[in-house]
Amino acid sequence: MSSYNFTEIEQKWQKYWDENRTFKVTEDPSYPKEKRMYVLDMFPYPSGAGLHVGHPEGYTATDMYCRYLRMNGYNVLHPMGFDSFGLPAENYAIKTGTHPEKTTMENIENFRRQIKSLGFCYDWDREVSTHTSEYYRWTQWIFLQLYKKGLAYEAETPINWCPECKTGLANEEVKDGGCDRCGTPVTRKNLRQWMFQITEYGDSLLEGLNDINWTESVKAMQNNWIGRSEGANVVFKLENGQGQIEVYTTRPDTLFGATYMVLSPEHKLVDKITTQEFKDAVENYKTQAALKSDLERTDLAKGKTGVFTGAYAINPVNGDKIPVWISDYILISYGTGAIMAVPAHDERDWEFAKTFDLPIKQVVSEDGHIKELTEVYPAKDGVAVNSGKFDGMKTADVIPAIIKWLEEEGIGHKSVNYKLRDWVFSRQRYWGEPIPLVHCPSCGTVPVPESELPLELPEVTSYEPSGTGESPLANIDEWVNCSCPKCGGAAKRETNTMPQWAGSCWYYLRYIDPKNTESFCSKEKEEYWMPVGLYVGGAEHAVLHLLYARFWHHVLHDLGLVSTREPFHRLINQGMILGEGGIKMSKSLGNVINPDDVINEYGADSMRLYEMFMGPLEVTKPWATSGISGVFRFLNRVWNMANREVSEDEPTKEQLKSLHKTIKKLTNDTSKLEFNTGIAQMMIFVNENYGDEKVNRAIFEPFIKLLAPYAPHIAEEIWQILGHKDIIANEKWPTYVEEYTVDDEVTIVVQVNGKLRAKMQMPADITKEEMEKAAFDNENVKSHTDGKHIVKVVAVPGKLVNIVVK
RNA sequence: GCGAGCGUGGUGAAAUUGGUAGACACGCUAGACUUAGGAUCUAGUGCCUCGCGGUGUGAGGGUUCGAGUCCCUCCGCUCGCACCA
Repeated sequence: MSSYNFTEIEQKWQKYWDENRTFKVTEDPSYPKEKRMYVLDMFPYPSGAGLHVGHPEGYTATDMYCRYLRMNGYNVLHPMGFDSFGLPAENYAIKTGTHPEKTTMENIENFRRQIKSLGFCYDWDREVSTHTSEYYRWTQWIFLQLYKKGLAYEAETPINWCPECKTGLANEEVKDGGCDRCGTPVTRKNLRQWMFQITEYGDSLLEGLNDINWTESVKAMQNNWIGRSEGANVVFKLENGQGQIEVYTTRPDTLFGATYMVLSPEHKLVDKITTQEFKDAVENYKTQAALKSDLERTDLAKGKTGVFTGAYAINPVNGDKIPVWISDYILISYGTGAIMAVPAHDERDWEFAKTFDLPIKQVVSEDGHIKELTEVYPAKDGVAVNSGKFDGMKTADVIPAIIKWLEEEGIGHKSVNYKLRDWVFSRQRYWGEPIPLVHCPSCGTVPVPESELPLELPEVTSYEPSGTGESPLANIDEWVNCSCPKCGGAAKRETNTMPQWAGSCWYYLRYIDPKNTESFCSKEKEEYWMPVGLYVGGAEHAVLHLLYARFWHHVLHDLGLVSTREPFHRLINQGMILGEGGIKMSKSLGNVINPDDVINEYGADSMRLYEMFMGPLEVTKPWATSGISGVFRFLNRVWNMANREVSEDEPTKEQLKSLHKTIKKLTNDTSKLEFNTGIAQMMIFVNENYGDEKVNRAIFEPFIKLLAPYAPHIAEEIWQILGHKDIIANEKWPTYVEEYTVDDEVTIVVQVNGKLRAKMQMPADITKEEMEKAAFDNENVKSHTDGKHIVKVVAVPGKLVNIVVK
């Protein structure tokens, strides 16, 4: 008997699938809509480090699922590609002078080799890489569509700046005040930027969440990130006719309790209203605030700071004269950058008022009675007091009543705000898509004509970012200087590039029609496949990629370019794989597992099985090298069975039961992506049948089909050993006969007062009465019931008898 | 602080509608085969106890004939957001 030579087997079948284009897929109209499935993996950034064990986790899951679907008669689109623009290759270029394209192509080669070595059923003819000009031609084209729709605009605003990466960052790319990529504390910098008006789609992105089957946590994160709130804008006139301050509040019911106002230090009215007496103090405070990093400004532990401007405003509801302060706890980017402070009912205002000894006036109470407030009372379900004609009304009723009154008086209106900020879309770096716009002194900003796309990245001599806010492209005069597409006069190209997110915003559409030179994706093919039926990837993209891609897709939908509102119907996040001992895998700790090593030692099939056997797909779990030996032994046992003499006998009843229970379990678990329990059931099957001297064809062949999506190489080899000419990947998934799966005899449990006292083997179709009788006849049961009063007997057919005694 | 999720053996984990807690696997123990074993096979393995039995799913309470599962309170951990008015 030959031993299980996984290396030879795996190379043989990978070569076969590749050469025969086994997994090539076409838009075959004979498949009805419900038998088409688009299963998508988040494509990797091809880093120099190669694949780690976390990558193949999601890829293995989708591969098993796709192979299962194929065997169940589905036409399955399952592509792979590379998110190949990005900073590491560029940073490497700065260090060594190697062109990022060269490094990127080498890394892609390595990634492709590693991914293929796991035997995944991708249609490699659809592979895309975002850094190629035939791909980014369409990234640029889509950018222009958004631009023409008025969603891209140029702005000179303070943005998040990473001094290490020397580029601007979107809000979503700042984590704990640091750069998402390198952790360097983010500073503010005033820069000319291209922005996307994603806020315009706030409601659309929020509502869309209701229609998609995503994990609650990701939906919650997007929900929080968009951060919609409802309230009112209210206008406060300044005391001596100097103008007015508009504020946003979610609690217009507390308007009577506004005892002072606060402006953000950056608010444009600050200089205008500050009186001579307070000029120095205000200037000083503004300078201090500007010097602080975001992290320092938002540090909750630091306490409230601020200065009085000398100005007063008039509370429109009661005519009170209230002081106007500035403080850095008011953000210029949210609402109107100014607030009315209601210290009695807002924690932050309370703290500020206590610090500066400002008046506190209660306007909401628990029961309509005014009591001395010893702490802030922020409850939203109180009763109005000190509120003129609104006294006695419940908070929920006061809010709309006051808004109505404000609107009638023309001093306010209902309004909606979002935490979501517009998307800073330009990067001051080299290795990204050039933004296809031209700056003309007479025509202004002019888009590059679509016929001239792609606008290719020029060669540069230095990849070093200038650090002053211009990309290395700014130094290439012959590229920057161009003629205006509109008037033909001298003009300059936009030198900013797009962020890495651009390419991943639409790659799933390009897979559908990757070679199309006429459009980004043909309408017919798009309609054939979209939406993505299952999308699997890491949770780290919960608000970044997944929000941006949804935004682009919503816009493309509004432009009539795609047929679905939402791109990804179902989303699953695979859990992180930790190092041995439950600590994070990292290069510095030296506990990174390289899939190449695992495949060399145990083979790809074992690697695949172990990745899924570790636990449920979605949970974080530690890698254990010792654990892989379990699945490796299992495959060896399967191999040994396959090399036994084949029996053509009718299978026994026991064999049939073993098989059909296994088919039933695998059908259920594979379709629900519960691979860990599916693998356990296959192990049970082997344990049950391993003792047989010969292998029974009628039960072993269906079993190998069940194994095929999980361990495809060994399954193909065994299928061939069993005498088949066709490959198992194209076989039909077995079906089970319910009748065979049911046991004739079941174990009936007897409890006395809920405690287990006996087990009885009885026919499965036994009646309640027979069960009860047998229970009372049982010696051990008798010893627990003798001399006691029987209160109640509960009998569940096929399960248990519970006798309640006193 | 807010939002989401999770707490089960020495370890990774199982457990349809509430119905034998710990499937499957790792590890461990004993035995078999072997020149050898980090190979293979067999048996055992939640904890306490010689045993009978008791006890056991983060803690406490509740509902129920019966709770890992449902309800309440609390504790701990992970992730995300965090002065968003």
